[in-house]
Amino acid sequence: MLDLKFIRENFEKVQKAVKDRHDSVDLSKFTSLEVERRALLAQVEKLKARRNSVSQEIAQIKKNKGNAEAKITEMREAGAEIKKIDDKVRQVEEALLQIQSFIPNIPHSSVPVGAGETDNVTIKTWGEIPKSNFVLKPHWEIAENLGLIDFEGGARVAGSSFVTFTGKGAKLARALINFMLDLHVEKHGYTEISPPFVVNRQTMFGTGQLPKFEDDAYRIDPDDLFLIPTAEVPVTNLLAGKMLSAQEMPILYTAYTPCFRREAGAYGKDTKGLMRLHQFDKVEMVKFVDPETSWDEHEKLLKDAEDVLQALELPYRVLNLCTADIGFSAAKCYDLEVWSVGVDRWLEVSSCSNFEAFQARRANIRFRREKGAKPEFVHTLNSSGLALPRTIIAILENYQQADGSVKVPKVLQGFIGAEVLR
RNA sequence: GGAGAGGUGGCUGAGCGGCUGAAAGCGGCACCCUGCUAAGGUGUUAUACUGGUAACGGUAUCGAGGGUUCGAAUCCCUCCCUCUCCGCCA
Repeated sequence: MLDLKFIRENFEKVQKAVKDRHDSVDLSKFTSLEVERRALLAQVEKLKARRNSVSQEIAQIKKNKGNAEAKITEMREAGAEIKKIDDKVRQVEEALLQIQSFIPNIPHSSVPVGAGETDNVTIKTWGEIPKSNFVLKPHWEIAENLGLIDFEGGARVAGSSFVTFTGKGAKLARALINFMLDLHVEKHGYTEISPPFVVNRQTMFGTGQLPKFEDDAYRIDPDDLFLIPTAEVPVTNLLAGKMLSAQEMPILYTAYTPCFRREAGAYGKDTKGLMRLHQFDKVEMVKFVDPETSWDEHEKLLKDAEDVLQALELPYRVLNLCTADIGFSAAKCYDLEVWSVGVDRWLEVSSCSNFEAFQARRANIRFRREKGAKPEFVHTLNSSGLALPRTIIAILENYQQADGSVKVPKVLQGFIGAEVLR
């Protein structure tokens, strides 16, 4: 969320950001509501000041056994008036918050302005696309042949786009989780977190999923809780409401969680295999940093995610997403896309974002630069490191062999206890 | 799920409906004292919004939201969370 004062004082900048993002939030009422809010505040606070001082007088009069009836009657009327204006203020502020919480973050100056995914800029390509002298299969065929995934079983117990990993397939998933967590903890200095997979409404608001994207989330009705769409949500909000000190930053967390997404509006898209699922596993990295360092930290974060793909020896590219494609809460976002030979396309396996103070303001995560200094909002960042299903697609397809077996990437062999899946 | 206790500032912890934005202590900061260290003294030490060029004001905030009252940290209601005991359970 952007700061109310910032929006007021930089209204054109905000309008431009909304336009560049092709976002539809309606800002037309913002200014008049803002003006009205301050006029009402001035009015009601004056009345309250008078009430406070007269109440003091009443206390004095009573102490001296005097008669305060006239003043009490006057204040009774003032009280009614205050209540009326307070109600009005509440309404105006609600309307204002409604607009405010739908305004996306301002894109960083290094974000290309664009209208869609074709305007994303490829800034790096890494690795060799494997060549083969046999006919390459898509991952769903490989997985079925080797008994790694039960697609029908998942559909039977939950519905379409839910899958079940079986045998070596389940072990491959677990190996990837362990490998990634170990890498981030031991090589990159993150602290491992295992958070709740279910969160409350306030938490979903904190990272920007609500109110705008409620339809995308699975909601547990009787308790009004949500299945997490990404570990970003519980892990970032772990520090909600906290006052941090400058010395303890940057704080680096990594977490494995399943992720649940309704994918409303995406029906019929990528329905085959593991491309798009309602539930998938992901290892996530989250950073809480000093605003002065957040852009450096963003580049480092990208590197930490790239390390996973490099260790797995999977070819990938890095995109600097354009204004139309970056997420609602992000100021800038890199996507990592792995190349997979079976489906013959780039697959997004990671989004690496800097949210600046946008989430910290919603979740109220602050720090003091030094003792006695004014509190400031931290900057939050996160990156997948990585999402499992598409990583598994790339492993199965890129490492497949003519006999139908799949070589195990070197770094995973110890975790799986095999060099080849057959 | 049942019974009880409790949620106050960075922390600990007081708080008869008005003099409490909140005692006291700890911690922090500044200054003083001291040959160094240790100790001591004095002062200072919340956040947000709002008015003002500023100086400096105003309002709100004691888990959250309502209510009673001229006036609520203090009384009433609802909810949330923590702890203890019981029940149930991986």
